[in-house]
Amino acid sequence: MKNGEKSGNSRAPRRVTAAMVAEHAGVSTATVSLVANGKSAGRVSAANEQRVRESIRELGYFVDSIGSSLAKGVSSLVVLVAPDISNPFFAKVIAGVRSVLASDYQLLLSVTDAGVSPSASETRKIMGLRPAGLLVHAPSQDFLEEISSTLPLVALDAPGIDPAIPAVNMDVAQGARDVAAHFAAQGHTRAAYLDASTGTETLAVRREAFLAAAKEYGIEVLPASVASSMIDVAAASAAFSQHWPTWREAGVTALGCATDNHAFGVLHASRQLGLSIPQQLAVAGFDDLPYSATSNPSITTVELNAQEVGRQAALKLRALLDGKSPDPLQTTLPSSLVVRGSTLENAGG
Amino acid sequence: MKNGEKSGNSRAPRRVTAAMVAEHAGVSTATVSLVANGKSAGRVSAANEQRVRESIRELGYFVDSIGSSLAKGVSSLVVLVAPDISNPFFAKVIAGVRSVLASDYQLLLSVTDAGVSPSASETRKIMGLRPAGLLVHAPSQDFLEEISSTLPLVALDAPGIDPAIPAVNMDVAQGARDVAAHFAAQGHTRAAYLDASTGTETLAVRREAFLAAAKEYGIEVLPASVASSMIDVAAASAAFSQHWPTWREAGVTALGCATDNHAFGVLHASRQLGLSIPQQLAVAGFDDLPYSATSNPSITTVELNAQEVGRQAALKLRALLDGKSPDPLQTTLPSSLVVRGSTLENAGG
DNA sequence: CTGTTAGCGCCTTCAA
DNA sequence: TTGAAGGCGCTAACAG
Repeated sequence: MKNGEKSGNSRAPRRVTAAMVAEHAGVSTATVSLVANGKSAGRVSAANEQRVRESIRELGYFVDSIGSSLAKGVSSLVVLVAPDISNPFFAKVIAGVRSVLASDYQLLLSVTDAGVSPSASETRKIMGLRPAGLLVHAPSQDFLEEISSTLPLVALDAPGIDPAIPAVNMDVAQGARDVAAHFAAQGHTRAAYLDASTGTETLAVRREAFLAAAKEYGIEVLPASVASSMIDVAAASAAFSQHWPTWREAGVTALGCATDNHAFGVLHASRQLGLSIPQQLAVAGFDDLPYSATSNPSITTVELNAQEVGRQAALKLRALLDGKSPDPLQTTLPSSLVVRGSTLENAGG
Repeated sequence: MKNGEKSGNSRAPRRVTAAMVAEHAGVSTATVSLVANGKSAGRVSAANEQRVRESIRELGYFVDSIGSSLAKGVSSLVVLVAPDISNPFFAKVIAGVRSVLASDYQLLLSVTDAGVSPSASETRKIMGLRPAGLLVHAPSQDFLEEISSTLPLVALDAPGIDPAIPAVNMDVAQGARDVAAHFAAQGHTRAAYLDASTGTETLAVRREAFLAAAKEYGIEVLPASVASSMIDVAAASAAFSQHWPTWREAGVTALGCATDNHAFGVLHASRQLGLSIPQQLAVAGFDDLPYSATSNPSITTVELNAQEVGRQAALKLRALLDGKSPDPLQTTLPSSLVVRGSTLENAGG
């Protein structure tokens, strides 16, 4: 009568608890706990284990992660903080993470507004879940300061991050340099850059590396030739339409874009402006979206191995969760330029 | 000494508990709870409330959702089960959901493998979190049976679902009919259909509606003219390449695609096959991805208002969480055909 | 108005 | 090998 009959909050159809299973199997809750968590080896008799398993099945019991988390002080949740799921790129990152975390941890995504790290209140809510670990895409410095050292955390796509924080980056700088080199090789001498207006660090790196490399290769990029828009095809299209007349007058013949989404916007605008790509303007992007190979012209872009980013990050997190230190603490994955029609005058597309 | 000094699991830097705040403010934990949850109106003296607030700030306390959930029997979590985040379409759905759930609930995404509802074990894990409610995209019947009636749930994009389950659908059938009508109006008499191989119901509806409407409009679609591939540009491209020779011989001049991703695959393949679209083959898709307007040719497609789907679903869930019954229980949002270059012989793109 | 108390469901010593 | 018991942090009843 102590706890078997009480109806509690009454509403729900009485959830199955370990106590019920214990009673049903004629053992104690401790035994149920052991069996349910696969820790029964050598600690529970075969007979009892068998009984418990049957009861679990019959009653449809499953461990309540709330109670479990409270008792253990930590959940088996891994939260992936995702500031930009609209980017198809991101789906691959997730696939990579899933392939590693598999069944041991429960992966959940916390989505924030486009390109923004979680607010302080969102962060608190996440922490309130007592996740076992965090995977954070393009974290802001503020965000990291707010939680770092509190729990296992791996940053993804966070160039320039504190070297003490485990991270997996992509060598976007090299990719940007490759773009500049490619433009130079094609004989371009005046270029522009369409940046993303969200403040993510990786985007700043792309821009700066491009500008520096362009300079090196003797390509002129006037300050007025750097524009920006949100990561959104329509926004990029509008931004380009607005700037093109000026750029054209300045003799710009090549355009670097912060993302393929931007490049799509440029393609879109160019059609309306009657501007032919790549003949009048060579365009290159970043990310190699699945759509980038099939547009017309297809888009020259920097390919980033998104799935591998997710995989490596998850591996590092696992190490952390196992109490080890990831080795190496930070990894930078290579990027590679994929040359396609949008920068090749003599190609079909 | 009772609970203040114990080091517990030792590892973490001792989380701030309500008990600490209570002690610091010289009140009981109950008072802290009331204040922290904004339920202090008329139940806590102004002086105490003030004291508690200060202590909360000083100590950096925040409500532990684990403890809270355990005590209340339910969390403030809303889990969105997402079988296909790789589809850019989905980002908009999320935006819609977020706009409604805002700060009252915590939205978390549970990602499954492409196009598949969560497995039984994944489902149990989700249930173990004791979410306040569930939003499920394209749920399978199995999945619904496993959890329905256990907790508030709204299905998204689930045509043909049990009419007793709250749901928000899109009128994809009308969209498919519009495609067929459009083909007929363009004078096509033989068509093919490139289906998606994932078993989602919405895709079956698209296919069947298209086939039925085609028949009605006097367009012949031979059984051999229905192929399928995964929702993936590359896979669709391969599938089309394989089938095109046969279809061509059969006199097929129009192709309906289950998704825009498929259509992209077809565009890709057509370029390699030297097949010109729309002159030799008219192609239409579904979803109106942001990229679909900027491909070449741009893609004729059925536009679905993704954001609104998310918004409406979240509204229904809110009603459920407030103990009301959503009205109406199920909503079907209209879809509309967007005619673009891929089906217009005389257009530029 | 405020504090005390009794669990929520589970896991983990500690004895037996 | 097993059971009893305490406590994780919080909230809702119930006394004061």
